[in-house]
Amino acid sequence: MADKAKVTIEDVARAVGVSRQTVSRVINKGPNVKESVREKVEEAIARLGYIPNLSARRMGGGRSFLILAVNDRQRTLENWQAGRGNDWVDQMLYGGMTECEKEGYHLVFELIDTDPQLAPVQLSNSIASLRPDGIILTPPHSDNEELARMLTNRGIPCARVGRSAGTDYVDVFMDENAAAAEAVRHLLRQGHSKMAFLAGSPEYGSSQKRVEGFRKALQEAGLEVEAGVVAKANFQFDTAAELLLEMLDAPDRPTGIIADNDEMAFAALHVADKLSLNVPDDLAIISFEDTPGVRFSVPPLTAIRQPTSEMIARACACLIDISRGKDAVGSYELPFRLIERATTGPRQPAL
Amino acid sequence: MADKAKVTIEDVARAVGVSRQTVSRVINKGPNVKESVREKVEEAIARLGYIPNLSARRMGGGRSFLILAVNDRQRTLENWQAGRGNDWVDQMLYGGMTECEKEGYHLVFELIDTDPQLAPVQLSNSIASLRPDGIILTPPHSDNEELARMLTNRGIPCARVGRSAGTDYVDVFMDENAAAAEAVRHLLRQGHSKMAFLAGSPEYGSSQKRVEGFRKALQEAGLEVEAGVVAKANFQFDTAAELLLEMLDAPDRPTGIIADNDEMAFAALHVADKLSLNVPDDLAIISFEDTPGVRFSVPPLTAIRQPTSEMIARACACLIDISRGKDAVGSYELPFRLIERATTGPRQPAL
DNA sequence: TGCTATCTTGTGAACGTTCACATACCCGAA
DNA sequence: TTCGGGTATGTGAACGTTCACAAGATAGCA
Repeated sequence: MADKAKVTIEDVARAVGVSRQTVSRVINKGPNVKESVREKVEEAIARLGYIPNLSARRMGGGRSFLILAVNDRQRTLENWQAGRGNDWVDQMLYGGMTECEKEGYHLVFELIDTDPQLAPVQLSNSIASLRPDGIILTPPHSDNEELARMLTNRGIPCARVGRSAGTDYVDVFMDENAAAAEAVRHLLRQGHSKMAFLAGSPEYGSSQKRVEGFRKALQEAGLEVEAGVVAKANFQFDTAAELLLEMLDAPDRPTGIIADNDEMAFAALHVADKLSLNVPDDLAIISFEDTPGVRFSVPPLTAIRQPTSEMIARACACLIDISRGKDAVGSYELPFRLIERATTGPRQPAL
Repeated sequence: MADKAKVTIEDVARAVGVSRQTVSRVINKGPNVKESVREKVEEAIARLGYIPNLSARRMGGGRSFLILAVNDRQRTLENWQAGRGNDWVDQMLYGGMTECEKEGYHLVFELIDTDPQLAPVQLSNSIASLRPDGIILTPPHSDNEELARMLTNRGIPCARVGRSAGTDYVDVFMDENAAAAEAVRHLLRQGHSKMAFLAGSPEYGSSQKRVEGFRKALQEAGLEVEAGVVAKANFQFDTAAELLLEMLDAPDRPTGIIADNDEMAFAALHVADKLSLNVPDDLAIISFEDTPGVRFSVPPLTAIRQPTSEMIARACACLIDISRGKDAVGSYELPFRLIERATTGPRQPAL
């Protein structure tokens, strides 16, 4: 049965003795089909192993059952080429694929340049060839207003991940500000009164918001501004290590570090080792990101887990809803989580 | 220009004053088009920003410009759910997407169950809806003869990754046997004479071949069989740690460990720390896999890098060639690489 | 009973390509 | 000059769906 290739809607219609349109209505769960007919059609579909042809559906109707997820070409390729891997992409695939699969959709990945000249053209081309039912923009494309506007003009639903600004699109994000504040409070509870935030790059909206949250939380705790040092290390191991080496060798050094990504947190671990600082007794470390490798660092890193896969899953769900005619436009905030491992713990009094 | 949605082949034909078929010939680089006409058509395509509609091409011609990559559902989901990530999937995406993009194809991922009942049905359904031009089977699906046969019967080119057995399909692989031997030789050169292979699971063909390579290399070096211990730890941290704790606490313990994956190598690192064995002075460790996290272990792991992204890229390239009528069926062996980091080094004489 | 209003079903056209085939063109050889 | 044979171009049909609309069936109400 299922082995007979190319069962078409016409075959099903003939088997039941109805027209192709009736079968089509059953497939699309349309109204106005007598219950007894619907059952017979469904039985025949199962028996013949009929699966609708996606291309034909797209040609006839307009829906392609495809969701396109767009990533930053340069950064993604750089990560791969440097052997760093792309946990972000992996997580996107997880959330996106599982959600799409549930709904009978498919996820297609695409890299496009961030160059303002190239981005719209490349996206246009992908749209023209694939005609997806929805598009997911991730940072930094999610911050590109022009792209979102273009998509809307063409009537393609668009979801932006990692920004909370809009009302016209689907926006999915976590509260970066609150996450940073939570990290600070975690360290405060464990007795730290001087800490540093190792920031990534101000080009990333998330970085900025985390810095804000960091400062606000310290202020709310009644601590001086100097109690919170902010240093910019551009997400890189080497830059971070250099900065930290100086910072942690000083007499009034911070006793807690909050790093904007795992790589810089690893740098902190590395420097602590170099300076013979025990982690977490002499130095506590919290990372943002929580890639799989952090479980195996020595000691394993305490980290804030971004809900990456959940954000993508939500984005897909909304886009699919919209393509079905529901109104799912809006902003969705997803919860982060502080995962306590071994780089934080009760502060030991200095000897 | 490029902003005008929905430019069709007919628009281009009208603009140049030729028929749609002539434009089609130009797009598909077909023969029998006068050079002057070809140029005019190409100019018009660029000017109008025409991009062929994939669904229509599929309907008309038969090619979908889609490559389907199939992974083990259970194992992949487990990895994701456990927070372990799927470096394998990430690497697949890297190799597959870049290759497909170059050729104007698209890559679609799919998870299917390994259950022998479900696998063919799920694959059938995906084929029916997507009608891909080629399918990539990864372990353990690549070892499922039935799947490959079914695809051939339906005329869908199929590439199998990670096995070297066939001649009727595209098979892409690395020499696992030689890789294990290379790891052994690396340790021998550094003065080790007793070593252990921490094997994953015999269900994986690669595991078996590595054990063979391990044994053969020791034998060729003129060492006793007892010089090479093989222990099965099922790819898991805990199981490996338990085994190693016993093995490394004995008086005639091995001084070198070769682990079948990174997770078990991390376990070795963990146990060495527990037993106060210095790595690499007291214990050398080599891992198979080389996920991004190994760079940050303390010390960073020496590892054999599988050419995952390269294998997938090659598989895509072959499938695309085949869909274009070329004969690219055959076996392709890709080189692995031993990446020396800090868990191996010249053996220090015991005190 | 007859006549709408609604539910149910069917029919031709359309989507944008490529395929198979037909036709027109060109060049050289008989 | 005429014919053959490749080269260049165009035409109708087909792919498998859904859409828009038409038509038949059924129910509701006077």
